[in-house]
Amino acid sequence: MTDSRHGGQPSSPTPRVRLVDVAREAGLSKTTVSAALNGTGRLSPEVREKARETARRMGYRPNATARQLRAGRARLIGYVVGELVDAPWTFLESPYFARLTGATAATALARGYAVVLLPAGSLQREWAELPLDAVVVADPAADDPIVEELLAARIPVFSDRSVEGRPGAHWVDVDGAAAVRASLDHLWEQGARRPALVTPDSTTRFHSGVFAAYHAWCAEHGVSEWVVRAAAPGNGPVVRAVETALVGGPETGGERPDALFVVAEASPPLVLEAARRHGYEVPRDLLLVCVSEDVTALHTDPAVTTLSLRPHDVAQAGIELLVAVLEHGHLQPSGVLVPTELEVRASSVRHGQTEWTSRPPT
Amino acid sequence: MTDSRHGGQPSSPTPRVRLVDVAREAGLSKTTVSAALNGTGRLSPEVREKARETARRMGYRPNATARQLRAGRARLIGYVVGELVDAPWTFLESPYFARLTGATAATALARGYAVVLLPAGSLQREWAELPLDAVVVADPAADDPIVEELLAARIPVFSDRSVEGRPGAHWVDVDGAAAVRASLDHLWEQGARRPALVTPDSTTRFHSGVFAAYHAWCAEHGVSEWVVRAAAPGNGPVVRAVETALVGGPETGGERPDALFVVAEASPPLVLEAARRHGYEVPRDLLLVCVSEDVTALHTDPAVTTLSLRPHDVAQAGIELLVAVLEHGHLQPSGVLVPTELEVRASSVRHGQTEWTSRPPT
DNA sequence: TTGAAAGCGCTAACAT
DNA sequence: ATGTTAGCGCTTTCAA
Repeated sequence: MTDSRHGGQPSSPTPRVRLVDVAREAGLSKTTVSAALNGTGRLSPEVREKARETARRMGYRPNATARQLRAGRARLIGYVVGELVDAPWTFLESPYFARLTGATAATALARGYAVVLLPAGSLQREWAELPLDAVVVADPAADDPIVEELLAARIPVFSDRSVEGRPGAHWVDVDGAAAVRASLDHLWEQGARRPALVTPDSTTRFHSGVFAAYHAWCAEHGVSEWVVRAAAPGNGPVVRAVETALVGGPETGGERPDALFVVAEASPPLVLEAARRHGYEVPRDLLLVCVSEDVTALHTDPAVTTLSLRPHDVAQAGIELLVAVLEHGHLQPSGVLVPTELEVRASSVRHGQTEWTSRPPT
Repeated sequence: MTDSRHGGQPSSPTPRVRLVDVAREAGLSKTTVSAALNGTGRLSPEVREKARETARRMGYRPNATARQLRAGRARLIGYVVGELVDAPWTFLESPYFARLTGATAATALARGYAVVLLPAGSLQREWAELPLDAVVVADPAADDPIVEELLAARIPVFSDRSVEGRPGAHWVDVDGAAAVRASLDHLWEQGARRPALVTPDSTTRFHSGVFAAYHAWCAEHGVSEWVVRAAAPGNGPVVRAVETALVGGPETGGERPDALFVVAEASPPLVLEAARRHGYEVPRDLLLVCVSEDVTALHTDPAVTTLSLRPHDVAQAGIELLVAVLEHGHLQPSGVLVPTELEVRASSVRHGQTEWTSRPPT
């Protein structure tokens, strides 16, 4: 044998130090060094120290892949945002998904799992090469085959409630219906009688739930519906939808709305500005609630009331569920419902009342 | 032998189908099936088809970890944003880093590398377990030891120019000095004579470069400096810094600035609003340029001129460099300088001139 | 054209 | 208390 390294790439200048190298150098066996380094086995303190010292001196770094192979799992989880299949990488520009992504990565890492970013609408080419223990699919579009593909590949999936009941799939969701009711109830209490809804034209579970809840609420309160759908995501289309909502329409009997519930993601300052352009003074003529995680809502005048979907809580609940399933073998499909939080600020309080915060009942 | 599976986790209900299972089922050897599936070797079409068909029928999925071990690399790269070491996961809330991150993941994936999200200021505990072929460190803080740690672990690092010359480190950077000059020149051409600078209190290479370039430019033009540093990142502190800049100070001889160059990240609508609150009409009394990737800049009135740091180009250049180094063994430290782009809009054009876009010379 | 066997680097069961 | 050895699942010589 001329060279002990077979496969692999054009060898680096200095080949990497392996466990066996350390063992030979220290005059010990692989087992002993491995046990010394991992704190397992029963070794004399001297031997343990010698092994550790030799490893340190030689700059030994265990080969993660070999460990993973041995361990049978890679502690790697995929992360996909299903919305916007055609623009797969724009999700990070949404404050909600930015936070969800950050919180997911942080929580997962704290539990020993690393997160890899994957594109929506994947043709499985991307993740087939990766040793994924599970995949988080945030807000899958209704027609995205990715969940099916993953389940077919026997990879556990963590997603929203749309996967409920599928074997191998688990879910975390926000209580969208409760959130909508809490927001509309709040507007009602503040005197709003013609609340308009602006929503994206999305196939996401959350958004259809929002629409249904708005519909039901309006029926209950004997209020006529006034829904405007944004033609596309993004500030431009959403602001235009806001403007359409503000001028009113046949459904409102020619009357302008007295409150706006914006569920499509848009910059709060821009929404406020649109209201001003159309002659509204907020909150005097128009109460405003935006579903948003955008921190600029705090810095406008008046500050904008937001319904927070609590991405941090969603991420945390999701990863906790994932760890439970992966490590304690909860094989039954399971789910968690996370409460939202209405953060009431000046934009939705009629009489200059003091700010307060309420959590809707769960 | 009672059970052929030794290590590993509490076994799943159905153990995974391995190559050897397919081989046995098809009455072939591992070698043949492997070659059939990978399109390698010289096999008769019938045998190849039989192997493929059997694999498909059994739902065979190759074990990614085993392949990686064999291949000697995992095609996995780490991604760290060095800024904000104390709030390691907030970077995604910045439009610049959101885009940089998305573009990095997208480009890397297109080249066959997956990206894992890592926290800044890592004590190496997180990534030691991961088979990383390389790590991208975006905008490292000057005192972050992570670059040193990675290089000590012989993991190639791709970062900004601050790592220039270090063996194993490669860089991509934007031409910050040219960008500042282009912006200030533009303001000068539009008549500004007292341009104020708002910058974060950051140890990032980019921001110290910006300050130096501003300093030099002011000297060249015989203009007095007026720099305000935001106490912290985030819209609140930056807007306060903007307000401080707007009222002027001793350095300006009591005069208010006639232009504002905001390098700290803030929401353009909020900056504009702050100017209005202080009695400026933009662009009549104040020319405004923000370093920002925030798309809301397009939707204000007037639209805000931005200096784009072109995160997409930075990411692309970085990944291309990474692939070149990893796959073609460019061992010499190397670097790429990416041009910025001043996107001129109404907020910095004095006489209602038509909009145009310029690219500074590189 | 196909198959047997070695080996990637590591851990753990089983000797000694 | 320490060492020997098998084996994680795959790819790739090399021999038949």
